[in-house]
Amino acid sequence: MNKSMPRKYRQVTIMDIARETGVSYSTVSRVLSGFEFVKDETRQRVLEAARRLGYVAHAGARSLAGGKANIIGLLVPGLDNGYIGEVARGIDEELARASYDLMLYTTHRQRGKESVYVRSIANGLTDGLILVVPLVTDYLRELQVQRFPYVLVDQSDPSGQSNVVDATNWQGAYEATEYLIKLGHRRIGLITGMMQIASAQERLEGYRAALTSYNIGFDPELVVQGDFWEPTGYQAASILLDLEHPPTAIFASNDLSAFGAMEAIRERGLRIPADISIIGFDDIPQASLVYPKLTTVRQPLDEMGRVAVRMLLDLIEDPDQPARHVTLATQLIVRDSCQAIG
Amino acid sequence: MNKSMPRKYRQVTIMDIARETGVSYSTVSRVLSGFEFVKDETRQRVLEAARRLGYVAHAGARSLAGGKANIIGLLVPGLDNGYIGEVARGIDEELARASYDLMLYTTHRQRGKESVYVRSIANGLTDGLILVVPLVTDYLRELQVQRFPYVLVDQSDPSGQSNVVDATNWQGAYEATEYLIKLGHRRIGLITGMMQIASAQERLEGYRAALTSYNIGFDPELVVQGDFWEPTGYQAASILLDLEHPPTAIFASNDLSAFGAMEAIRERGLRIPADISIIGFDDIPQASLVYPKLTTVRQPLDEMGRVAVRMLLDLIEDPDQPARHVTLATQLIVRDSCQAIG
DNA sequence: CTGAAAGCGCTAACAC
DNA sequence: GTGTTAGCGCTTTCAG
Repeated sequence: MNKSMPRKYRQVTIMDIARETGVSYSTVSRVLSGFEFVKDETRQRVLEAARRLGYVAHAGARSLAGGKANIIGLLVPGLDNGYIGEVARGIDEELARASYDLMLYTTHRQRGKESVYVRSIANGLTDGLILVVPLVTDYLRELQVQRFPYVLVDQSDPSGQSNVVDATNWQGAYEATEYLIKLGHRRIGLITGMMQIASAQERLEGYRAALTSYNIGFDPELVVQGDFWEPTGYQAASILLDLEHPPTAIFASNDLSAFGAMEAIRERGLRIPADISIIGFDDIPQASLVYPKLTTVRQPLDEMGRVAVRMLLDLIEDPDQPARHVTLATQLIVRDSCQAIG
Repeated sequence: MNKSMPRKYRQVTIMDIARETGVSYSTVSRVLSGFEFVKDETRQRVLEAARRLGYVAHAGARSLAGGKANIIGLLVPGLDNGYIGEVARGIDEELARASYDLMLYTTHRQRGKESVYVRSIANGLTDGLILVVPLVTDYLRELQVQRFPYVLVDQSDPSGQSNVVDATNWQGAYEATEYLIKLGHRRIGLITGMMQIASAQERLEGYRAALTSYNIGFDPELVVQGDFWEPTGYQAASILLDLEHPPTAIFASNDLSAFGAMEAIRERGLRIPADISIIGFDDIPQASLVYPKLTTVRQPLDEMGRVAVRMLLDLIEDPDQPARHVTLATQLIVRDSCQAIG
């Protein structure tokens, strides 16, 4: 490569600190990695020198030598989502408190080769992994075999072997539907999410349960499959609106598809919420930005990220814990997109 | 720590491949790092074995040994921005093509200690850094001293020593203002960005230039300082609307502050665009989501990210290149938030 | 063209 | 308590 000059600026290593303080570099290492049995005075001297020299550890070397790299990986489908951004924010904040760094991986990179990808992540320099991905179980087996610490966010592992944090999808959907019912709506359309995903199923179940509770018959015609994305929300809403007896309210399984639906509604010259009510799920930041502001079921996305980090850090400390599953509460956020039936 | 079981699942290393193929592990290394003078047959054998064994390189070890880690760092203020998301998307996509991974750093972590933070990044396992941060020049000195490859996105370095990619801020602001003028507006309010930032200044200049071109006097009252954030946009717009002679149109220096302004406008019972026109800057995804859809000046955010990656990768190849500065074109996106003056 | 050997910076036994 | 000594997986001279 380029050998004309030193490839890298000479780093400050523990050797330098050792030389400065006159102790061996393993002692320095002990101090820096928080080992307890070091004379207090020595510790101070080392710490002081480290600060003075501007020492920063080399994560790669650390991880190579068998220590922690203080890096965790976050695997997400992509960044174009609002939803992900919120979770990531929570993760980053909590990670900062623990002085961990964040490696970001996106799945759309390796269509079909995800498991190789995940293996490469696990085998690299991250100490653990947070997955916010529509589930493909191959990942998990690989990870479990390696006994690699990971936690799933808003995703469930049928095997029950995984640590997961999610939210009360069923409950949230129930409340959303109930809210519409109490507003007098009887024909309530549902735009589902990707049905392979547990949360999508749970939301559908919650919807059905609410109808049942209020003795409203389930009309399959009113349920149209979506995929959590805006364009599909648009199409799904179009189908709903073209029905012979269109719904007076639509429950979209996430905000993004609600936005698509709003677009479709508006295009038909209908007013929200005067002519038709709409309710979403997630409460991504855009939900309060659209007009009218979207009534939705809030998932505590950032908190979910934070909790995931805490679980993961625990897990890194002690990989042999039994798998935990924590479910955070959703909350109905009433804004301007729903109205009692005239 | 936990020694009850092997800390990590045994990785496949180049040693394994060497054993499999019967060559020395240095030859394997040569093949895997793309060294040219290897017999073709040997290369094939090695490659095949690597694939069969599911080999993945350990980035930490690589970087330690003086090679590339194939990781670049992205330093951003935070993820809560829309703007950043777009840039990051472009970066990630381009990185994927080059098989690089992405380390994400947020600045809000280390208030005041940014330069230590940056040093720790540069000294770690990233091969280069992309900065999308309101500029603090300390960073740069540190990076330059280390001869560490970095590129600035949408930020300019007064010293001219940095590689940067940005957009035609002046031009974009000029066009936005001109557009409003041609719509018949004469009193055009401006909500600025953080004025320490070059792009904010350029947009202000573009605005002034357009007024001058069309012989419209510059009224300082119509310029209120913002900071690129929504709440401030709200406040700034409020000030503008409370003027004795309020503007008939507002140019917000970015979309986020435009959203804030829209809120303020609506709260006063004014209609957009019937009573007042508003135009933004950036064209973040939310811009087409708000109602009415925001007319704005598009920055090719994702493309800026992509270009930044290409520059950075070049720079990593050859760190001694003279600094380049590429400026991408902005484009006026006409949607629904502006109207000819009645 | 390929092998042998010397580290990169750090952690973790193992001695003392 | 602290120093000594092996490597971790990889790249890169230096010899053939």
